[in-house]
Amino acid sequence: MRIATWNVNSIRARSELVVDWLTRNDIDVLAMQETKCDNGEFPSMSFASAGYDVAYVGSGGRNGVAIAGRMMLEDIETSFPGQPRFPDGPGGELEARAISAKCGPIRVWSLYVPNGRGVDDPHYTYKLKWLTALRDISALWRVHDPAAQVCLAGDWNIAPTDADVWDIDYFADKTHVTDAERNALREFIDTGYTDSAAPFIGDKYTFWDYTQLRFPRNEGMRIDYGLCSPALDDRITGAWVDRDARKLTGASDHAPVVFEIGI
DNA sequence: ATGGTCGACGCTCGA
Repeated sequence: MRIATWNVNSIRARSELVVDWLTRNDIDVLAMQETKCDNGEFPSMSFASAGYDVAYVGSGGRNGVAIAGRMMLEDIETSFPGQPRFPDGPGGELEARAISAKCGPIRVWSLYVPNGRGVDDPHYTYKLKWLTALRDISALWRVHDPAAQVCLAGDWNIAPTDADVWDIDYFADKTHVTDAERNALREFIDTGYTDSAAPFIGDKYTFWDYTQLRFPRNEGMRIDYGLCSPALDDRITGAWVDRDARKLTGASDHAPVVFEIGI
């Protein structure tokens, strides 16, 4: 079985490309981020024609997350309990950054962690708060059902180590590599989740900025991954980044990450 | 050249 995560950067702009990729690579479940697609405009038929059920949540042309699966997606959640709003408070928007479905025995989450923008930006505070709230509920799931197979997949907008960015000096004053962000990520690991793809992927990147010839120069970041609960981590037999998908004409600025799951 | 490119609710912003 294959589960993948991919920040598609607009599903309307490249639904055909994504569905073709799913079919060509024999993917069973795909967690998508940045669909940039309002509910009602999601290209469900493109997925259905290829044999995929979809769950999606969107708000205007910003953010947006979705899951496609060859099985019927069950128990869909379009946010997580306690998910913070932006701006903070009841007047803020519950952004479309988390969706979940039971895909057979596996509970898959498609997560689009807030970017943070800059370390002095309110969005950065929001990012940390969002991660803390997700960690809290994720820890509760672990306690509630220790045997559950859960994958927290998505665009985490955090490079776990210095090896996961092309030049750590470039990021000296930027988000994605700060101690606070990495500590927030480490708390998921402490809770019992594993960055299961990391040993297979090494320091390969999953994102390259469109600008400044970042891709041809391989100046990227590893910010897309899936944190797996122990019962699911036990089943992971491999993982890979499809760098070729980033080369295509009209490609997303992120490459998909694929998990190979055994019996 | 402190920008180089994308996608969107586009004459600007977020990534």
